[in-house]
Amino acid sequence: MPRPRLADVAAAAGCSTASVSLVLRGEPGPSEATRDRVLAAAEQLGYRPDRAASLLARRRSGMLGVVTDVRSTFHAELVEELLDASARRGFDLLIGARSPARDEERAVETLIDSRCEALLLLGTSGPAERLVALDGQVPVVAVSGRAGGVDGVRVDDERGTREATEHLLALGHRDVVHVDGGAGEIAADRCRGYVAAMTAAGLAPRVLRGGHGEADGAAAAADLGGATAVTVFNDRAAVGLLDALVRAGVRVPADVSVAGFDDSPLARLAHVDLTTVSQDVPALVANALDLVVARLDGVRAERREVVLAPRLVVRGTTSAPP
Amino acid sequence: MPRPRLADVAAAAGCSTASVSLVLRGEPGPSEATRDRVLAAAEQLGYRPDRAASLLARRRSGMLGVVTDVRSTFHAELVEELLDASARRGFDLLIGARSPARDEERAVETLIDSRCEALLLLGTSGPAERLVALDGQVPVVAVSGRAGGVDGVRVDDERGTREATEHLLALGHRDVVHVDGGAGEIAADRCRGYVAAMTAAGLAPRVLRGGHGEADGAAAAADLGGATAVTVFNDRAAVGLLDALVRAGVRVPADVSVAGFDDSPLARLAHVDLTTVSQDVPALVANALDLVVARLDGVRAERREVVLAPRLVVRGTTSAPP
DNA sequence: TTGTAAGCGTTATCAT
DNA sequence: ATGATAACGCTTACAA
Repeated sequence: MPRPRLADVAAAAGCSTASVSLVLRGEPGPSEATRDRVLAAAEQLGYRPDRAASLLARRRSGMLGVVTDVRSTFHAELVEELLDASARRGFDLLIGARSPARDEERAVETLIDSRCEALLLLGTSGPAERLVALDGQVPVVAVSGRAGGVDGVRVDDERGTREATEHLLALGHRDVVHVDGGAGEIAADRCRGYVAAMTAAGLAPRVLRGGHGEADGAAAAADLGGATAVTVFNDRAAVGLLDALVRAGVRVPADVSVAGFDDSPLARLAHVDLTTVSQDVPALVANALDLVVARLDGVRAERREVVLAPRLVVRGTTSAPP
Repeated sequence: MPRPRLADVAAAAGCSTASVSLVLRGEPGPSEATRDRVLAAAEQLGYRPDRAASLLARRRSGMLGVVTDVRSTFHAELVEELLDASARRGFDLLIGARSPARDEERAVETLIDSRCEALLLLGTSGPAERLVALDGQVPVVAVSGRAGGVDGVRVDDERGTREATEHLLALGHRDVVHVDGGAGEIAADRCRGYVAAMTAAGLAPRVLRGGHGEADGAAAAADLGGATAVTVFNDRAAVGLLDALVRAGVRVPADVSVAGFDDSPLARLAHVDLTTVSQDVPALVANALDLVVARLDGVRAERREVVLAPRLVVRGTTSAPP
């Protein structure tokens, strides 16, 4: 017994496929009597509409594509919130996972080929021209990543690290270094915030090469020199750094203070208890969906960027210098 | 300029849609000359095949659906490996995320409607009858979860906790408790392993109600009583427990030893440094894909379950009792 | 209110 | 080797 089709339901209900289609989608038209018969027949046959066929026949798919970094717990938080928020707006979510071995472009292709109506790129660092080209095909919203030429929602990254740095300076630190996030606009922004705070305090900034992952943070531990405090690109790298410091017998925050960025679940663990910069996930998501819906409804053509305020969360990894 | 279709490419290349289709899919038939013209035309028009249409016309979709718990870093590891391994076998992956607010059944629906050829359920705890019913529609493989009536790949969970418990007993602990994973077959298995080890040692087992998340583990901290060692359902709950203990001023492992399960990235952090039971992710994934492919090729009808050996990883959270 | 039929963009069959 | 043309399963005017 092959998967039942619309025609099978129509036959069983004794009406046309058109009526069945209308009933199943809750469209007005069919009478109460046919409604009942159709519903009963569909139920009895275990009918499930074929999305591929539906997509083909319809203009809209009702699906949103999300590209995430599988490894990021911060992205996992965003996805969890998106799952909820998009369902409330009647959209279904398709997740395109990217990993070191499968870059954003490939994930995007799968999503586009699956007819997603819009794309939400989490933490993208793609070059502006690629994003703009993509945006030509389908509305693109960069979430928590510097949007080069496309719609975007993000917290003020520069201000975030600036405040984190100022927090360390206020504690009395003078030799504060920054472990950056490698290439990418967000990394540059966060680095800029650090530099701004240091310069404003009349101190010389020192930036170490880092990255997005634990390993990147850990690698930077060796180059800290005499620094008494560190601001790190994100929580993951900060945890890596913390990790390396602990292994090396360095006490945190007694010897070195560390501040991260994201306020990921990781940072909240009592073991880690990381001072960090919080991004308001529900607000990020709500704004992103607003942008998507606005574009989809054709209300707006010009590019828009929403910048939310970061919030410094002081925890146990920062204290006065030794 | 609407999205170019196959017909547009055909027109530009001066041949039929059939030829274009063959060329684009690399099927033999068309001559070298038409090949070149078609490829050039497609490239020039920026043509991308429409998956929905392709799915409709084809029997197979080449897509595998994966249902994961967004919050689980262990699942993230599995997905990362799956991304690679399935691509190597020519399959594309569609991720259906489940969260507290969106259960497995809903994720499965989306995946099936998207025409996935087979489903990989990560850490499912669904009732056997539902899985079997699902398996009637599309091949289902339960990965790292007790498969009730469907194909499955998992490590020997019972043996895992049994070995962890034996490790604690060998260290000299007598009062060892287990924080279980709530309902579900895997939780029951792991609990059984603990009970077996305790019973074999002539000790009375004591099981505390737990769950899959950090909060569940943390909640169990209050009920430890005089126990000097704990085996926990998984690493996440173990980290939550660790967390609560640290906050309460209990030293680990000096006062209490803790062992987890999964060997998730979390466990490997120096801050956590959790003794745990490792599941061989690449092997889990490779076997799961083997099962899927075998079913898809119609080679096999009977149900098969692959059980891999767990591996105890002793780290810093376990030591002799105080 | 209900049914008929023309797409939607590919793939696959079957002539040519 | 190539080109019509019929599926594929659903949506949606348009008729009845």
